[in-house]
Parts: sequence; structure tokens; C-alpha cells
Amino acid sequence: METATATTGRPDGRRVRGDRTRRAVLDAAVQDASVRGLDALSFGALAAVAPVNKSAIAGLFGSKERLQLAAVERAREIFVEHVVVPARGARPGLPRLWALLLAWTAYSRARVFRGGCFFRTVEIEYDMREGAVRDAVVAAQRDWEAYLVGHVRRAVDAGELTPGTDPEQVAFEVVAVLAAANDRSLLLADESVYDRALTTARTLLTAHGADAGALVGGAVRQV
Amino acid sequence: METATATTGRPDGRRVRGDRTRRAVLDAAVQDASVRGLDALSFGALAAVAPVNKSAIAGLFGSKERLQLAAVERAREIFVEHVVVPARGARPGLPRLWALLLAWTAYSRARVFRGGCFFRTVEIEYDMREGAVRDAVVAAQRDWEAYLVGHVRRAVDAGELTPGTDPEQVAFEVVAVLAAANDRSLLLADESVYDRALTTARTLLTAHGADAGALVGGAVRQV
DNA sequence: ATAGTATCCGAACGGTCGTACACTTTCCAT
DNA sequence: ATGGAAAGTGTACGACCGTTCGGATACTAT
Repeated sequence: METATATTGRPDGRRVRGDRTRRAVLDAAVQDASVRGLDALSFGALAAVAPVNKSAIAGLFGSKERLQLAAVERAREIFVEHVVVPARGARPGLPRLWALLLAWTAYSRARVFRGGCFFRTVEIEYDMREGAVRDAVVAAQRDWEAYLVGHVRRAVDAGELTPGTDPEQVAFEVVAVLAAANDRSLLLADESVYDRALTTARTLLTAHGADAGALVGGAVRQV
Repeated sequence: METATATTGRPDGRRVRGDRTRRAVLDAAVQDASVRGLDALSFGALAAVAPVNKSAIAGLFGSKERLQLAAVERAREIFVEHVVVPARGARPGLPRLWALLLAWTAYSRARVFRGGCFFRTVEIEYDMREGAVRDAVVAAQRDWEAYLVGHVRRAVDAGELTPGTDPEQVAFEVVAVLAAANDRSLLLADESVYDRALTTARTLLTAHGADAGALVGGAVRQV
């Protein structure tokens, strides 16, 4: 994000304009990709909804792969904004973990991305490929799971879950339940799966020793 | 499958030849589609590995959509062969349900389809589209879940699970766990997720009242 | 004023795609 | 023997793809 000039501190009008265009294109790109995948992105199709034409977009991003990488990065921002940030109101450990579950279901349910969770679509799309795009998708997933594992570990250390509980096992279970809710709600147009998912998460966390009273609510509580 | 002539009962040599080619192309198509999706199928790419050329394949299937529909149908056959049939050795109800879990993990683990479970790939691909292909994918998923629900219901009726247990809730949980194992093993090249998945399934089924002794084994027992 | 840089346009390139059509070959029916 | 049906070949078409290039425009730096 180098929009300032070298000598004067003033922002470079050219780069400002470019960033604005890039941003507009990327916002369309992540929506498209959440539905049809990153492979289906095309400069031509994006130009049809962007304020610039095909070759401008191609020049702005350099190559299709760089566009795809930028889309993944933009999607990460949106994900953090809609899932991680809202859950920060809850204490680290089990409360935060549960808040993340609620925030994630709300994020998926609200169709922040038109095609449901952006990362669900692209993870499946790139799970058997090689290259920079796959690496970026894998990194995003690893970061998210590491974040979950961290809060599970804190929950175990704080005695909110049974001592000896495997944090990675619990993270796997959380991810599985959320993914299934997202996928099924899209494929079968069934909104009830979000409640099912939270029910399953309650069952599992309770089995891991969580106090049932801590796993309540269908909306994210602020602070 | 109308390969016999009208008058004599003998098979029509032309159709036999056509069916053989169709089958060869479809077997390549389902493998491709499990990796790159049904949209990425192309007559040209299939012709490169098939014993006939591009226009022959196009003529043989009529259109790309008909090829995609045939691929879904072929994938269903393969799925039944590798998951449903092996589990038939177990008694209906909870034993069958557990056998299906074991058979499914074995099927995913063995990469019967190169890109992991064919249906995982195409469900995500078509979850926000319309048309005959999507309808076929949805139908396959509904049939599979209905089959699971049936055995959960039998398990409840037989007292193998807690009375009052919601069969659809349990089926959702089973599907979620299996899907997550498949997806993660592909994306993160982590084979341990299959054990994690079975562990989670054990936790859930036990929470639903299943006897822990009935949920053992990492391989499918025959009869 | 001048040089240099970034955005954007318009046109063109080679390549792949799905589809269509005319044609030959193989096989069954009468 | 003759006609029809199906498989398979070869060619061609228009559409879209990613990428490249020359040039116009807007802005900054010196």
C-alpha cells in the first residue's frame, strides 16, 4: 500500500485512482469466485461490471494468477472483518471459541459472499492442484485453524474443557461442523442446518467437558 | 442400456462398440471431474486420453451437459460399489451406519476418485447454479442422506440410539464429519483426519446413546 | 518546461472451447 | 442385395480466453 510520494507526503493521485479501481475489481472478483471459483474469473467478465475495460484490468493486476492471489487476500480481509473481529468481544478461550462459531454461522448465513464462504469454494477447487494460488488458500486455512486451536488450548488450560483434550481434535470438529452447515445450506437451500450445526457443536463441546451454560445464544453478543 | 437388436436377441455390435467407448470416456471423465470439476471437462482433453477423437466424443454424448450428466451417473455407480455394497455386510441400523462410516473413509482414503470424493467436488461446484447438472448432483446427495437417515431411524427404533433422537440431525453429523475428513486430507495432505473423523463420529453417536462397543474397527468387516 | 511513471484504451495475437456438418466405415434389417 | 442406423473422422465456425503492444491521458519529480 505505497500510495504516498517520495518527497512530499501527499498521496499519489495516480496510485489512488489505481487502488480505487483495483479495490472495485477485487470486490467483484471475490463475489464471483465465491460462486464459480477462482478459475472462472476472467478479465473480460470483470470488465463488464467494472468501470474500466479488459486490458486495463489485465494491466492493473499483471496476470490472472496475480488477480487470483489478490482476491484471496481481499477475501481474508473480509473474513476477518466479519468473523474474527465481531468475536473479539468474547473472552479468550471457550467463550471466544463459541463466539467464533456464532460469528461464522452468521457470516455464512448472511451471504457476505454471494456463494457462501469464499474459502469453502476455493479450498475444494484447489485441493488437488499446485502453485501459488493453492499455497495461498492453504495458508489461509492453516491460519484460521491455528487461531481456533489457540483458543481451544486456552480453554483447556483454563479448565473450561476436560484436561488432556486434544486441541486439534476440537478444532477439526468445529471446522467440520461449520463447513457442513455452509455447504448444505447452499446445496439444499436449507437454512435449518445452521441450527443443526450449533446443536452439534454444543454436543461435541459438552462431550469435551464444556459447561452447557456457556454455549448459548444464536447471535453474537457484543462485549 | 438397449444393446440388443429388435428381432434377434443378439447384441448390436455397433452399440456394443459405442458403449465400450462411452464407458472408457466416462471413466476418464469422472476422474478428471473429481479433481477439476465438471465444468472443466472438455471433449478435447478427454479425446487426448481416449481411443477416439474430439468430434467422436461430442457425437457420442450429444452435448457437454449430457456428458456431465452421464459422468454424475457413472460416479453414482462407483460410489455405490465402493461404499454402499461393502457396508451391506452389516446389520441394518447402527451396525450398518457404522459400517458405512468405515466404508466411506476407506473409499475416500483409497482415492477411488483421484480428486477424493467425486460428489464433494461437484457439490461445491454446483451449489449456487441452476440446471440439469445441479439437479442431478442434488438428487445424488439427497438419496445418500435419505439412505443414512433410514438407518439412523432403524437404529432409534431398535433402541440402539436414545429414543427421540432426530435421525436427520444424526445424518447431518455423519455427513459433516466424513466431508471434513475428505476435504482436509486433500487440502492439507493430512491422513490423520480420517482417524479424527471416526473419533468424532464415535463421540457423537455415543452422545446419542450408542453403545461404544458397537463402534469399533478401522476396517470394514465382511458379514 | 521536461522527463518519467501509472492508469486506461483499443486492437490484435494464438489458443481452446462447444457445436455443426459432410463423409466413411461398420453393422443390422429386410 | 439394399437401405438405414450408429460410430468415428476431419474440418470449420464463432465465442471467449490470457496476454501483448502502441498510444493517449493524468500526475509527479526535477
